[in-house]
Amino acid sequence: MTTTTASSCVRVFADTAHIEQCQQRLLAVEPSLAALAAVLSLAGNEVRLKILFLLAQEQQLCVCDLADVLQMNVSAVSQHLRKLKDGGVVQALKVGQTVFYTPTTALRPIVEPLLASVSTPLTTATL
Amino acid sequence: MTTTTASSCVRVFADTAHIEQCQQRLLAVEPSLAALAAVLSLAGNEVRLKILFLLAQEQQLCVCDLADVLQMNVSAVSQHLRKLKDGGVVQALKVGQTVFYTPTTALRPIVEPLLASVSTPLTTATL
DNA sequence: TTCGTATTTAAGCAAACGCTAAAATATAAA
DNA sequence: TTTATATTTTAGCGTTTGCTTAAATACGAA
Repeated sequence: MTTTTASSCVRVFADTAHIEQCQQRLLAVEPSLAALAAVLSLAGNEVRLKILFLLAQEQQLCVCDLADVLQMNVSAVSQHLRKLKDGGVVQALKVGQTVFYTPTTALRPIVEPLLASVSTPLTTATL
Repeated sequence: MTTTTASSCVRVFADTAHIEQCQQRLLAVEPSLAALAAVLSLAGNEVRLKILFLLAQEQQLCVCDLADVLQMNVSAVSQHLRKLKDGGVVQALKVGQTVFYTPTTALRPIVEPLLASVSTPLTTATL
């Protein structure tokens, strides 16, 4: 007769061993998962994803250009860029009074494959 | 002498043609980008990413098991699963009174490569 | 220095998010 | 049918998000 360490579920056939195995495996990758989630939540915003797409294409763009292309407030764009920079996805290069943003080589392996799937559209077919 | 269609920026050397080119390219992939952003924002939550990780590993888990493994409220887990289901990332299979969730084959090409990068941890080295 | 431009920062606010607690459903067993 | 279990749904609440506006910085040119 299997007992249950379960907090909420009362089922008899709860496989405690299995659950603990899952917990352990989860624990092992927890830091990586947290880091990944952080990057994904950055890219999970449509405006920021557009910015990443544009930077991947153009290699570098200043805040002004991005605001023009996206047709939005410079301040709003700047705030998004700050988040991306804090997240280590882009880096800033100041030339005179204009700041150019470029994708960091570091995160390309994660972000660029995602953007690649965009050129080959995510239609219901590919989904 | 180049003029500026720019809303906010006043610079003389704004390359209007270039900006419009960017806008057009963006417009072309806009739907795909929106769809991708939707998936990424789902995966960008740590709890949901854990759920996706567990489902990818175990193939199927019921709400109860997930709640046990994650050590959180069944209701909270259920609400996350609903979002994942609405986003087409997982699907529900009801057997008796328990509901098993499985990853949808559709989204695996997007989600699973991401999770793969977790087994090979995202250390500062790989970043 | 003063003026103008590019960018960032701060404050405020509405909307979205994620959790808890409680009630509602659905199904199985007694 | 009544009772118990698994899950979902609803309502409420505090937190986070993303935008706007306005002020603050940074830098170049006159």
